[in-house]
Amino acid sequence: MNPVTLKQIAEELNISVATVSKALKDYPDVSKKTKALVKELARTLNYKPNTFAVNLRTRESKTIGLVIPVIVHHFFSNVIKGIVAQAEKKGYLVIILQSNESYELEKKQIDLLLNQRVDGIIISLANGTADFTHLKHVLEMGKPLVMFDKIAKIVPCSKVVIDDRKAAYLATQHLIDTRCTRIAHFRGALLPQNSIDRFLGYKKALLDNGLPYDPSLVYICECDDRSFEEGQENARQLLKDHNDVDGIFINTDLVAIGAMTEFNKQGVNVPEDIAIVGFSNWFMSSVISPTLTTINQPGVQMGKAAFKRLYREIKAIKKNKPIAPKVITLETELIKRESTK
Amino acid sequence: MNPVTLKQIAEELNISVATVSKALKDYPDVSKKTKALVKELARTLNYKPNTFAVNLRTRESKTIGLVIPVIVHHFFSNVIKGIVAQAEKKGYLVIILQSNESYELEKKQIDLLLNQRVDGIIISLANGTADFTHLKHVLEMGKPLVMFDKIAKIVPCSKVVIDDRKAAYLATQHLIDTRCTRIAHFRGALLPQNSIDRFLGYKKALLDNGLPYDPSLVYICECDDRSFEEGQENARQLLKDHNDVDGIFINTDLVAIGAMTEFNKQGVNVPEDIAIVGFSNWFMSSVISPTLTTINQPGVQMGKAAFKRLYREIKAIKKNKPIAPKVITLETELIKRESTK
DNA sequence: AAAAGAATCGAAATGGTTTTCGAAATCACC
DNA sequence: GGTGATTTCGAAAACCATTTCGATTCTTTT
Repeated sequence: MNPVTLKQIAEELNISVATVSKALKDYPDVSKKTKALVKELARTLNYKPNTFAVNLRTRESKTIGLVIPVIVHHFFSNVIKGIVAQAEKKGYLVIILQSNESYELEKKQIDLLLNQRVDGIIISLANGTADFTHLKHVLEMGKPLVMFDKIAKIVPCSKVVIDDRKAAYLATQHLIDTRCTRIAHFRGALLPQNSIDRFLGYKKALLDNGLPYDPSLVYICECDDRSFEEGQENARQLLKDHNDVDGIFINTDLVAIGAMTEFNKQGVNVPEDIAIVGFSNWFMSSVISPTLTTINQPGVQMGKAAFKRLYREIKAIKKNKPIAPKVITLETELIKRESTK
Repeated sequence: MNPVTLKQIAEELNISVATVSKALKDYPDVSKKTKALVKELARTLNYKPNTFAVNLRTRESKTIGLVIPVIVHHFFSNVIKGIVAQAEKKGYLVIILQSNESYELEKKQIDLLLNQRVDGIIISLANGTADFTHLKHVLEMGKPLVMFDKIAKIVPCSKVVIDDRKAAYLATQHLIDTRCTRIAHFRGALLPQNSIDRFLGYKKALLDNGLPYDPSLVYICECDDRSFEEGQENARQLLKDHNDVDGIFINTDLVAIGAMTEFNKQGVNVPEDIAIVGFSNWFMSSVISPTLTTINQPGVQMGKAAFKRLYREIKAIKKNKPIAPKVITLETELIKRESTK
């Protein structure tokens, strides 16, 4: 019922609390005899150090914070999984908060985590975040910060990303290679860096191949919980606006699947009439018909990488050896399936 | 940089630490004058109580633990969202761990959380969990425990569930009402209570309507990350085994969608040849073609209810007014769509 | 003016662990 | 036996906030 303390062990053995503590941690200045006695009794009494006291003393909580825009999302839930798994390996626990794509909430969550005195924070920014003082605040407190996916280049912290621009370039190039000449783009919201980069990759691929860039072929979607419907709506609008588009590079798979559903409904054949490349390699992409060509975005891996980096920085700060921010870029690949020729 | 402490405020104002603490907490034995002074200085210095010290003193962490079989799952990620949101409202943070459907891991996670001295634990059991001593251990430590979805009836703790048996009965009845006479069932793994209950509801509906129960019409799937493929495989097998089945009640939407895909591939029409009812109301169910009739399983609501209950029990235990376990059953509904006539 | 009452404050213990530093005990060696 | 080196241990401070209880001051009443 009442947890065992060092004091109880000490009294039982008629030695001091200090010696018990040191015995359990294998300090060299405790004899083998007493070490054995202490350890034995600790085991039988099922002694577990009081985390609160340890935290207070060591000034660390062996806990990290994670702030993401949405939890119910295939990519983000994969990232969670990666972070939690990796953290557990190193004896860290993860507190998860959801910013709901709101800057205000994000600020509040960061505050909560700092108050909780987590050892570090991993974050993927809300779409609406344009001010970064709350993030700089984290760094000023001497806490490591790692951003992933939706990052802010301006914040001097480590980041885990994929080369969105390159991946988008590859995707668009693939459409061009399969004889598409008029290629549209369904892009994400305006602010997030990855949404911008994917757009730039798309544009560059067009120009590098001597194709004109036509802004009227770029459609925006918020990519929130209405993603599928946004895909349908954009597809509908596209068919109204342009009858000559033969390929689309779409910011994310769910939107792409929405678009494909709409095309299917309207008798537009994929890939014969319009070829489609998605982004993220959601598991449903390999399962619908036609299967969706897409860019693989390795969520679990990104989560693991983010924690690994955070862990290194936590250790570094502990040793007063601050570390320079590092941008870790994970490999992606184009996965060719039936939605392109 | 270095967080402000009560001591610093006290020295600045030439009063004692005790008075500062009491002033900030509006104790009646501090004059309005000093209260104002202290609060003013605390604000300008941006004082935040050291959580570690507060935890140690109050013996609570304002943190709860959550153990779920899988994070990357539409239902569970919805539950996470509900729990995290509700917890935040009450000033609680949530530590999430994944048991990976492994009993061994689940036991370890519980241990981790108890060591961390969380104020309570919410859990959905792994499929393989058949021994419950680790859960009873939580209760013996005087920590409240709430189970949801995959529960163990035998453990005397509060539970948040839906009436799986009734829901399954409704689903099957709906198939019968739409003139299905030979109805198969794709059930979940053998151990989980909800998988058993859904099977029993299916069976009872058949018998109540004078239809024979045929065990060969019941197919098992693990409902792990291969759910979609399991749906396809079971559908394939079903077509081989029986040519007279005209309806299926399927344990979960993703499996159902896999099955529908397979039927579609083989030229079997849904709902004309075979009608299908799924379970859980995954958002894709309303989006595929044909849209899937299903049972709504309110993940976010269940999460919220689970935390609310846990919160009540935490408060009760704090006041030494232990509370009797309660089973909270949330309402579900049959959502009729195109996959049934 | 004295006694009783109320208002205001602070010393100190508490929670449990970690770690420094000094003391005591043991051993080795001449 | 004395000197120095080595083991082995424990007192105590530190981490920081909370809370009890006693002490002091001020106000009121008789």
